[in-house]
Amino acid sequence: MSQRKVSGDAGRATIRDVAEQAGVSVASVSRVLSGNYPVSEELRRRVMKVVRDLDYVTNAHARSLAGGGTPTVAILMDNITGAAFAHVAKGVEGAATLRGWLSLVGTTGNDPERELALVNLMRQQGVAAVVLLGGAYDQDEYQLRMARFARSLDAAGSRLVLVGRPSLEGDVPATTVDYDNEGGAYAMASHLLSAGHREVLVLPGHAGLSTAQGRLRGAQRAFEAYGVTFDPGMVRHGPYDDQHGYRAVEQALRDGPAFTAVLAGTDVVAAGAMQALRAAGLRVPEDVSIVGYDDIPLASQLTPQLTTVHVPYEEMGRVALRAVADLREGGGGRRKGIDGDHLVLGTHVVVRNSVRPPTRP
Amino acid sequence: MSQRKVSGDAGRATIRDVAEQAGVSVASVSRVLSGNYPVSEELRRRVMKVVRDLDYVTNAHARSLAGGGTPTVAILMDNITGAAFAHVAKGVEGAATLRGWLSLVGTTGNDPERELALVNLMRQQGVAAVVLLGGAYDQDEYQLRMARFARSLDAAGSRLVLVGRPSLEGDVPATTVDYDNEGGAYAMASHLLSAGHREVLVLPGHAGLSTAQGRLRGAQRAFEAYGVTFDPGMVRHGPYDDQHGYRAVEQALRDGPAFTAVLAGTDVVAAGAMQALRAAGLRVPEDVSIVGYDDIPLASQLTPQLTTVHVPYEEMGRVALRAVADLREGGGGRRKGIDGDHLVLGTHVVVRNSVRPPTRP
DNA sequence: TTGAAAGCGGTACCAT
DNA sequence: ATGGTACCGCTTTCAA
Repeated sequence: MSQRKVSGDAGRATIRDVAEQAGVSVASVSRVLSGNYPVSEELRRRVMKVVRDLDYVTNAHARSLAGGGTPTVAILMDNITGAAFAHVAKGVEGAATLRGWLSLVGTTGNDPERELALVNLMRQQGVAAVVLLGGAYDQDEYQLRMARFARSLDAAGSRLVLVGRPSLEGDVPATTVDYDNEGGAYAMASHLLSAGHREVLVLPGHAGLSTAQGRLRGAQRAFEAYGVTFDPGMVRHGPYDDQHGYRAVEQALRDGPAFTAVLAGTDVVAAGAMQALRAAGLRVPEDVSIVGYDDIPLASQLTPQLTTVHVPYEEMGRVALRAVADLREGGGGRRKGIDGDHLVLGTHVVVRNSVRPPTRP
Repeated sequence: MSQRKVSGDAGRATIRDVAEQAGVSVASVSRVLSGNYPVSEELRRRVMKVVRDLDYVTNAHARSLAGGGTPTVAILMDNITGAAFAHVAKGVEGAATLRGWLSLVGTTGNDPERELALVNLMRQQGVAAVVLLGGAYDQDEYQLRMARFARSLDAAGSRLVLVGRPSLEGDVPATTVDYDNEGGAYAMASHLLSAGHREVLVLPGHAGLSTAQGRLRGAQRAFEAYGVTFDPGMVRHGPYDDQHGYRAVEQALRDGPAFTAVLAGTDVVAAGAMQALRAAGLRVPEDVSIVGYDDIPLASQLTPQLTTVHVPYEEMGRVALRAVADLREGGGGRRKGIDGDHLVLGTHVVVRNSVRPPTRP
């Protein structure tokens, strides 16, 4: 906890060093560096020369303290190696950098305590916004928890942004950037149904996860729309990973029920399902069709390339950052009684080669 | 005009607010919060109650300025969505969090100017270390550039850490964490050769990229060791992406040369190569064998699962952070027998199902 | 044990 | 156009 000054730290030049060496006042140096105030060409050159000589950079902490400072966004996610999250992070980071903002990243490992600790840590950093990525469990508790985060952050002049998570009910100062999750699943299931599939194995994800629930609902609605009875017995819940896809298919192949297509909750799950099918000597899509969700690069790297639902992850990240940036600039006095904007982006089916009409023997 | 002028609403609560409301001095509050100084139980309780009431968190910038502060690592990489990089980042971030450190992330988009700007930005932040990920181009300039970064950072009490990049020559204050890149390629090529392959299409990566060069060298050495002439005409340089793998194979299939195996520079390139082979009606591995490099999750999601070289990316990240943390704490007394400046981790071949002896008609 | 006060490195307002 | 200087919020002597 106690951080002593480290050896070389004494060597870092300060604005006073620069002022002295250039024979000017600190105020002048500050002006030259900020560039937001008229300064004589002569002074500017004198100062800049010393700055280069000393390899001086301003101390960001001091600057923040004094009022200025670089706005910073914090991106908190479950796991940075998840392709979908990584794309959102890229969108946020890219948009942040474009505006000269900084990005902090933290991973929660799906641990509520770590999430709380990180939110507080970010609050200490005085970040302009905290972006939370990914689906959520436990709706009731989630709502309470996030509302608390939102207010806490808001009191510190920061903004909570929920990306790909349920938006908050009531009068809570937060921004939500979402995608048409259920609609995407509806379209994807419809695609399968219109190809003639009726017995489809559904692997929506974890039963308690918000995104999984939405995808399942979308699929159900599609079945209804097609006048096909949706059989709950065809659903297998589990994590968004390839192992789950593999096991679920392997087991269904062994113990039934019979199916002609797999509707996977994510592309990664679809990849696992594909492996299991192959291992059983089945061809995709000749014998069984598969579709995924997310449209991460993996989808087009598989053979056959996966028909899936495109989710604009990177764009969501960009949009999220833009939203807080706008709020920050335009903001000012009007943030009373606003229950947080709620932006939702569209999804669409990307047809590739993993679906064929069922061939009944 | 909103009339919300409730206590402390004019921004976030400061240590003075807490002190006042608790009827104690700011010094006492500071002591209670830092916890590194004896304090009466009574005082502690009084202060903590107010802290909770006000939902107070210390201002990290002020704390840093005053000498305390959370150590922060900056991770700079080309692109956060690259699986290999993401795993290194995960390792760094995880190890950092474990120690209560913070992680900043920046992406350079392979632009030297952005890299420079980011290094300076991180220097402003007073980060404990700047971790640079990924291969490097242009050896001579690279050496100069990095040496400059290293010294600049060092003068500010920060440490430059190069991960998966060439180490620096001469007496430069930097730490390198690397893996046995050439050795991995040597082993991988040997695997192919020992299976009987002699005509192998080599897709090492960009000609100027350090990792690509190492992988190519490793392959060449393996050919020599097997007494097989290495034909430069079998090499196709290009980026580490699936498109390059696809095009290179497609073109070789059309215009020659003939080959029975593909030695790809990364798993992603291998994925592209596999697609091209399939598109041409060739089977993997019956007609053509393929091997990759990196062992990212994709390798085992492909069909057939890819035989590849495992690189301990996440561990490298952990090791990198540990190295700087040790350096920071140890200050003078470092662990004996360990050269903390250049660490290199091992690689090994992971045999899966993408290789078979060649079948010559 | 607790309090008062001197910085830490900048910024910006007030003079000149 | 410059210089002087009072803060920003916190940590850490130095006294009491």
